[in-house]
Amino acid sequence: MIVKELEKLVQAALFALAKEGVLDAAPVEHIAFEHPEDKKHGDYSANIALVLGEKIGKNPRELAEGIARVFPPAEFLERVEVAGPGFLNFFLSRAYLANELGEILKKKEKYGKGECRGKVIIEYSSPNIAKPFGIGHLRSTIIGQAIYNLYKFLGYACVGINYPGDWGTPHGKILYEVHEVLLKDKSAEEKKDILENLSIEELERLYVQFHKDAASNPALEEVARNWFKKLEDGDKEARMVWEYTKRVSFREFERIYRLLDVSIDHTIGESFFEDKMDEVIRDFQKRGLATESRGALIVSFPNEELSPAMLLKSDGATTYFTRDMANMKYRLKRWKPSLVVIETGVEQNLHFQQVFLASRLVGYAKDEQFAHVYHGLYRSKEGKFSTRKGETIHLEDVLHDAKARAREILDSSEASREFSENEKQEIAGVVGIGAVKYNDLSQHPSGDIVFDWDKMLNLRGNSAPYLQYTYARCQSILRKSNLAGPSYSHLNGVKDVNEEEMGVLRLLYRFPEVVEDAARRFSPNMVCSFAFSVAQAYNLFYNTHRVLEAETKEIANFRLALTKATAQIIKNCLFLLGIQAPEKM
RNA sequence: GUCCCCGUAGCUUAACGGAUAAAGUACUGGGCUUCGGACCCAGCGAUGAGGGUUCGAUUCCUUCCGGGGACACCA
Repeated sequence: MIVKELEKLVQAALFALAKEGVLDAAPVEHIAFEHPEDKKHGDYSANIALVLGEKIGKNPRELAEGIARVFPPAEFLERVEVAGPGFLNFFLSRAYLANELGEILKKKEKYGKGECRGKVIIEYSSPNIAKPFGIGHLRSTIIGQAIYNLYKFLGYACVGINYPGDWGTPHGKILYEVHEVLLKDKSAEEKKDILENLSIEELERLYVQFHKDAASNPALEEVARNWFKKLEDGDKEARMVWEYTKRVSFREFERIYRLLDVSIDHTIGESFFEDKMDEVIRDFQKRGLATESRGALIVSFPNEELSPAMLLKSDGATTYFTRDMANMKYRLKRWKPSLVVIETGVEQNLHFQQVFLASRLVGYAKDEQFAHVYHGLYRSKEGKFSTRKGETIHLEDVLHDAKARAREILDSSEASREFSENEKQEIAGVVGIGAVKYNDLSQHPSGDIVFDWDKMLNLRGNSAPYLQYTYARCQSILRKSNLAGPSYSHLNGVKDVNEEEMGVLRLLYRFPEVVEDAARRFSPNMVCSFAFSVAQAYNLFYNTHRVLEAETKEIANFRLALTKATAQIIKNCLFLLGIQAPEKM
């Protein structure tokens, strides 16, 4: 990345100044660069003179001028300017920008790709069985998948894990409902028939029913806990019903993942750790970290840094914390990652802080880095959606509506006349699903999202369809040109680059940086806004100049190369976001 | 009660302590008898309130107001 080269040059300039005696010694600290919003301020700017000047008591403006004076020449730079109170502004040369355009055409989907950078575990999606796949699970699934894609692209060995909630008290609730309501007074044969034909909708209804009943009869909560205890103790009847509900749920998840075009490397549910928790408890006891309190076994943290976590409930049943500790021990040992990323809802924030800290205390983790990437909730305009009250918005309905709306626009467009029915179906699906995913990913994960059908199904403006449309438009132009594969050689002979072309060129080369930043900050939204600005810049260019009927052949070739590179970058961004780029739409 | 997160144009969102706070949407006006109008251009319009640190604060500290979440037998 060019920014690293730039940093070296600034360091060299500082060193030169130190030699002159202007500085005491060459300071080797991190130098921050940014892309100024105003293009008059160049492609990169650095505030090093402002920061340094303050520190050593020198006028920042003079210091900046000194740096500019001794700045080593470089081919990739056109010039260096000093501005304002002491900003250093760097302008990239056209040669560099054109060269980078050539790199994009050459490397295609590998442009900016890294290699051999360690191992990362990413846990995401993790829906609960016996509950429908609600709109809330959409977030974890697609944000997690985007983070997975980002790290993989950067060259990390990625292990994606789906950790479904197939264990714990909620299953006691379901067991109670199935057993004491659904199967009550039924013959063995009838029971089998009912279980065989369980549907996800039925399970959802039962779950909601339980909470309705429990509202008027709080004793049911205790009954549910007992049912879970039975399951944990290996009760045959409980096991059987649980297996059925699990099967129904997993079938449902698979269907949804196919719809979303998501696949996760490993699915390891909570129940997998069922027989690995005694060990965890012993580990904590050995280290003197477990104490008894009110009949339960808890872990207190030094200096009460975090509130205590519970290993065993007073009835001896394990908790989510116990399972997550077993989980952490298992995955650290099995995969030896350098980074563990867990994507869940924000309400689990404390829990994972406890898990991370406890992992170090108990000796499971040493140098591994942990990150809890948490997403806000989808809220209705009135407040929170509650699964318990059955207010869940079903993902499938959203996708269905999104497709229908995409289809409507497609049918009214000129371009679609030549499309077959199959093509139309396919395009509507790619566009509709893309829109829903993008709507989520384009926001920073941590914030809540106000659920709004109109916004969710918006296919204009800052949206996936806008990017897809721009891509399809580029592809259409390329199809019509007689230059099948524009390449670096077509960039020769272009002397004048106009403002709109420049606007695109000055964005494209940033793609590798954007991916790096987005991964480091776990912010897929940075990829979205970058892709959007590329598409905007290209559309402005498109509306101002002709590509195929350009003034000269050289210019036409250059513009085709620009078109090709734009399409490539948009496609690469969409790929990272888990969204498809249709050739036509 | 304690801790954490959030408060930015009418609405939905951006902004690693930097330069005139950036977009989308809505609204108003305009563009191309099209290489794809799911497009482009212009206008309108915002940092909850008060202190502090800083050359510089949406960003850091603090008080208040407002919203959300967590805080032992849910996950």
